[in-house]
Amino acid sequence: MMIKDRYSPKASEILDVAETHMRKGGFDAVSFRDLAGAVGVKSASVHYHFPQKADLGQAVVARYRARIFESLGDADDVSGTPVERLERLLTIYRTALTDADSVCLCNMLGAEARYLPDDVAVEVDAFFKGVLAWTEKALSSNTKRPDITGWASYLLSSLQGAMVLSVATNNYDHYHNTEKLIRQTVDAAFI
Amino acid sequence: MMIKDRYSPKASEILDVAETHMRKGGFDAVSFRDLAGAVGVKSASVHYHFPQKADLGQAVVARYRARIFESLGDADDVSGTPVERLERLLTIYRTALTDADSVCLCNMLGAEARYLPDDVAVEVDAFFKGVLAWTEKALSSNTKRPDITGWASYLLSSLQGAMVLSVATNNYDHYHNTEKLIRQTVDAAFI
DNA sequence: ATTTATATATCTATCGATAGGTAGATAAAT
DNA sequence: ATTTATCTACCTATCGATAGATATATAAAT
Repeated sequence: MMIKDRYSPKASEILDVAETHMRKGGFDAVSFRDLAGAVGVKSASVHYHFPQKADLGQAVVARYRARIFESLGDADDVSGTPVERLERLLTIYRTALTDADSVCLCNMLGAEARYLPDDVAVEVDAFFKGVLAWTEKALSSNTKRPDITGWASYLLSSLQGAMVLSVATNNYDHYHNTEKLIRQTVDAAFI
Repeated sequence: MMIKDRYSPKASEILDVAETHMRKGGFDAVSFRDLAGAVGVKSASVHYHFPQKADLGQAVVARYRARIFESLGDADDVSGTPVERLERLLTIYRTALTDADSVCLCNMLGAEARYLPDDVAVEVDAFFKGVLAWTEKALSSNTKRPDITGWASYLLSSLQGAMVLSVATNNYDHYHNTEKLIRQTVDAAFI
């Protein structure tokens, strides 16, 4: 299925519910019947908007990805220190966790990548590659440090993991603490 | 169901297959029929060993937890620097990732904790609390640094997240790189 | 203006496959 | 005799998916 950037109101509603459930329970936690019930139609109507489940999955991730990158903006349109530029990423993930009480959609799906339809897995892969590129760029500008190799991967990993720890132990402190130590270690290592 | 520490050969076989699939696809990726087929019995026989799916899930996590903590050993029976004591944790996770091409079992299940049977979620929670306690202890002994609050959570988060990034992008470099930067930041922050 | 055609969005009804789970028989081991 | 471990056979519920009907709206052709 083509990646659309606009959906009908009902399709958007379906994607909303699907995203919420996918973030809390993975790809298999979403069923056409449940989606249909949640938006007040029959399951056949959900198939009208998204013929196969892989189409639905791909659409959910593509829309999620587009939304995140719109929020992130350009990685070097902000002046200041690396840690200041990073704040936008930290805020996005913090909000994603505390508003929805669930991990990053692509963390959930990325972990089960081996059992995912290819189209969906590709979308998840693209998400992570994009965020890594953004973070690397955000760390690079306005810094004297010559070697930032691997730092984007390291920082993104800690954010993703902190979300999992927070949900698994019912304690957002793990996320807030990781945020704090990211600022601390980046401040110590950069500039 | 009671937490057993010993299982019959067939039950162990079932747990092996269940663990493998659960790590790659989550709780829902495991079915009694598939398990039965994989170990050469009928699905009713799997129900004999684990009456409900929650029993199976709890047993898988409990056994996983016991195995990891046996490998970890006592957090302060090793002399040396914090980063030296940490190596045991790093090796366990590295092996877990590269041998099974999947994330930590409790990462997978922890992310979907909200949709998990309570008994299973409790086991996952206990796993993380245990590893956090071990890591905190490993970081505390033989160090002059007064404040290690949050470092266990931070480091464990980065390891968990690096596994997800590695599986999602099909690239173990993310894990190896995070290992390296953990050593680097801990060396810089401690002792 | 009216007819014709196409697209949109839903419905009812149903399919085969699979899910977790159970009852009851059987055979071997203790 | 009881326990252990398996089987056959079956249940109900749900899964993703499809066929075919229907109503409505827009667009094009007459």
